[in-house]
Amino acid sequence: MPKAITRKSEDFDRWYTDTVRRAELADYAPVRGCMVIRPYGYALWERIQRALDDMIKRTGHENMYFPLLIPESYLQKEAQHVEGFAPEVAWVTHGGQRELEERLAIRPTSETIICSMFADWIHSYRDLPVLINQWCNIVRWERRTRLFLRTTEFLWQEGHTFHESRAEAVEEVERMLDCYRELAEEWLCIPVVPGRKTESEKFAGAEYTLSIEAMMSDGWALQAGTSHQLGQNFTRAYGISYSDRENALQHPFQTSWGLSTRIIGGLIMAHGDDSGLVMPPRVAPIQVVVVPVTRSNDAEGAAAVEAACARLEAGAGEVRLRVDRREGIRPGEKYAHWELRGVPLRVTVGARDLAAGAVTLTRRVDGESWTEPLEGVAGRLPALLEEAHTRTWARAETMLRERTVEVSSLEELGQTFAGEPVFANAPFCERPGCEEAVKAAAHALSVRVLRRDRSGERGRCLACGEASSEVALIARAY
RNA sequence: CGGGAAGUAGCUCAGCCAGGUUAGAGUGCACGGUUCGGGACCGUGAGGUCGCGAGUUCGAAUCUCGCCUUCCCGACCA
Repeated sequence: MPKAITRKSEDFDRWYTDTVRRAELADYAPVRGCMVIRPYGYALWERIQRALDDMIKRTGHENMYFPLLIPESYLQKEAQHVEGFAPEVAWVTHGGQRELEERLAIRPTSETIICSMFADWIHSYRDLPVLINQWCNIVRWERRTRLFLRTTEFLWQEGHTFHESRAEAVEEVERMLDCYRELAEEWLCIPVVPGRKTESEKFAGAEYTLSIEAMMSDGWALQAGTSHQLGQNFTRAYGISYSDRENALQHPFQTSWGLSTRIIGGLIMAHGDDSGLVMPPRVAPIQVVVVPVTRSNDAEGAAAVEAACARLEAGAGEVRLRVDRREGIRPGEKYAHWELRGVPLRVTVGARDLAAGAVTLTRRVDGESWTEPLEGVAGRLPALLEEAHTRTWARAETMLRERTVEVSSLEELGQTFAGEPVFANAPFCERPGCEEAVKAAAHALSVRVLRRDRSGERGRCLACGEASSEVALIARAY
């Protein structure tokens, strides 16, 4: 393999695949669309999981676990839902040699099994709200797959809640969408646009779907987390009912929300560059790498370098620091190795700097390099990581801002997308015909969301010119 | 799921069209040495059911058919 990965500007898709594989995040498995998440990639997922799981717990939810296999009859009770998922459900038809009397679906999502179980457990308003979550794997037989972004099997969390009132459910989907926003922005340094999906893009069976949309560095949009207000669609279909405070029988209101390993694809495409990954410091499996620089004919110098490395290690505290002590590899190769893996900070410890009591630091996100006294540098690492975080965020935020435009007509939209892809905001009336017109204005365009931050804004729909009160985010999407 | 391309060492590929000793290169890997502040060099060595399965043939990496996987372009989707 060539030493350098494919340049991002040259071929973005190849750059992505090269980076994922060379950085050892994941690799292809023998079954189409399936991937092996390798230790470095899984460590990243565990960091993301931990951050999000804390938020899920903080907002009052409990984790539990439902089975992988779902009887076909369960899946079929909510008509729109079945229809929506029919093309991508994988089925188990045999147990050993024997054909099953009823096929079992490998969960494409768990609403159906969860509703079926909670129908037995919810009887009274005193049983509500139900606030649960599960971390699990999902299988969807996708036509076209890409590592992390769209795989046949993926990992995610799916939250499921049941409430007494629509108002509570509405509040819940907003709250959880905001957790996703917080995860993306505060932890992954990915600025996102929260909003509501159009009818045609919403989850099958939902009253409405909210999502956060992130901009990748090629200007394409990535749906990075979704939150669905399911109303009573499923609770009616699955016969979940309870006696309310007036002893009247009611169906609870329900929500579900999910965030998957897809977000890792988003992290890669939002921050990566020609040298490989750029890890946001708060979730980076390795936050600081120390590269010792020694000469084999200088035992005294080597001892001093090792002593300094050991001191950094001892002083790292909570900082995830690794000293690259591999022998026989020159420093330059180690630099490239860790840059490919996106480690936010590198500390180079060599006899030259050490003679002056100093070490060299290099920040991954902007390549900036400077020297610091060895004394006290370990203690400064958290602050330096924070600065790396701020810069990673700032770079992504600047990109989003600079590549967002306002358009007011289909013609303007078409002209805009004749150039580099951007996020286009436009007044939009939500009529299906107008959505079709938007999609037709340029190749691969779609309405990503109706922006939550601009809901209620008066305007004239870019397609039909009639009064509108929503602003659509229009983009090319993964 | 339609249209196209590809699959030969861990990786990138040559060889295939015109079937014929023991299947090659670069890189990577292991060991030894010289090196060492941006992907070093020399030497030695290991590593292959030529994607899988049938067929044609005295003989198949090479020709034919089927299947699997990957990539690109569409339709579908987190």
